[in-house]
Amino acid sequence: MTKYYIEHQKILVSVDCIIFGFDQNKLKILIGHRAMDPGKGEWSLYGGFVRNDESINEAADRTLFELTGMHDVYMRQVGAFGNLDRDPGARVVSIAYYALINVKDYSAKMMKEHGVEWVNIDELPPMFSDHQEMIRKARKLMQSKIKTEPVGFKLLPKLFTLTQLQRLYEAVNGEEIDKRNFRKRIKEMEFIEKTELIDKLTSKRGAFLYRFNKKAYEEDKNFKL
Amino acid sequence: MTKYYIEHQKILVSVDCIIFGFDQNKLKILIGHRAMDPGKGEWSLYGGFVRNDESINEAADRTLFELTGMHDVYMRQVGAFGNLDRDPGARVVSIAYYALINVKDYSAKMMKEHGVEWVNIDELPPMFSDHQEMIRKARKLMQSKIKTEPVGFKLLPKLFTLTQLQRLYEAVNGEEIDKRNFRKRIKEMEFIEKTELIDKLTSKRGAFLYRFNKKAYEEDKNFKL
DNA sequence: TCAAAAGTGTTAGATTTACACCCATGA
DNA sequence: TCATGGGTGTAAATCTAACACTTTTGA
Repeated sequence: MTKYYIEHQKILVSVDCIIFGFDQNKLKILIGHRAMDPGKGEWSLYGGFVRNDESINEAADRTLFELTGMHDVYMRQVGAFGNLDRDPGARVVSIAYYALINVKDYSAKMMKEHGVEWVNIDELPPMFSDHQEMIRKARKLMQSKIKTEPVGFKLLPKLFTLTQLQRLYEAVNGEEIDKRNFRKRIKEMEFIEKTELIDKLTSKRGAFLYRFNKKAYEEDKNFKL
Repeated sequence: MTKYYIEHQKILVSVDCIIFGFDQNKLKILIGHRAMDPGKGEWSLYGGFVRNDESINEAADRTLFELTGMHDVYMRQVGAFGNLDRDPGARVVSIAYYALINVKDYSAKMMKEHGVEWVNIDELPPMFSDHQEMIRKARKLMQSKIKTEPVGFKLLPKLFTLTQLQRLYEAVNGEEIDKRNFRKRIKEMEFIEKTELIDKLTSKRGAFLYRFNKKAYEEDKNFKL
């Protein structure tokens, strides 16, 4: 309980972003190549340093904005990573965050500019430092979050088919779901609204498009998948 | 992805410990009074700064050891807290950890030395800075952990009665449990071993003492409470 | 003898899982 | 006409929750 600020050592604090997307029925994350030595060229999460004039959450938002140009993205903290040797270039404590975005909202242009790619989460290359561990932990947290809160929709377009939604849940949890049981559960959630629109892209017959109604969810909150 | 170490700002990093204990059928945490201004005298978690020559986990272990004299305590990270105004004296990013100890292992002597007390978690006083929020989050994490892993035993003596164990789960989850259903579930877990010893302190009739068998758990891991 | 905590099974209800066929359409 | 994905209901099995009385013994 004895703390005297002056005499203590300051440390570089960074944030690293695990950006989840969903495409081709696979859960993916956005990674690139490290720009600086040591470890230059190695696969790496996108990150940045925390400034003295911003909170750590603001630093995470800013970093994500730098990379994607997006504001108001769903982000949650994964935790702090602070092993001594985690960054061979300097003592850096890093705070990992995960974000959920719709891959369609991220332009190919920005991907190229920043040299990042969507990589299937089950086929990750070896990565810089402790980034693998950050990703593992982020995925676990996201998995448990998506079971009790309707955050999965953030990975989908506003309008989606039930098959898309099912494939998303299958990709996140890594196991198949019975179609009829899945749809039964969806029907019980009134805030997953059927529209009159039909998607004709993925099947000849066409499938009804659904949307997530946030206001209806706020009233009901009967979510369980 | 552009990081150049030199030009970035360093920040004070601290750890704060939420130390859980169980006594008198209540879940408690160990808190004291802040030793320095600003906020001197306010109720506060026990914490310390992270040094440049130790990982954040080591800093947490060291801090807990300073307070309790205990090594090899079960600790888990709660997360990083980094609002700009969270510590009015300086910019400090704090990483919270929770620990589970058996209150009987912590001497009244050390409690006095450090000026800390066990306080019922449902009757906490107002606390310094964001410590309330740290505690709330720690409790949530601990609650979900204790449902799927046998960590509750760390809050109890090596030998305990089933009623003690039940009261512990009731205190952690904040709701009563049916005695027969609880015991039924315990019986299914072979790693919660009945001994031939009888506790005569809490009842005239006496109750069998049980122990957690870690080795048996490693083989079975069939845990759900 | 009685108060206080220990100990013990059964049943109804709710939830979860498994499972197979018809439909609509574009190629 | 056929291959492809869309859409639908029921029954068995499992899990969960509710519930009350007898035992032991120290005071």
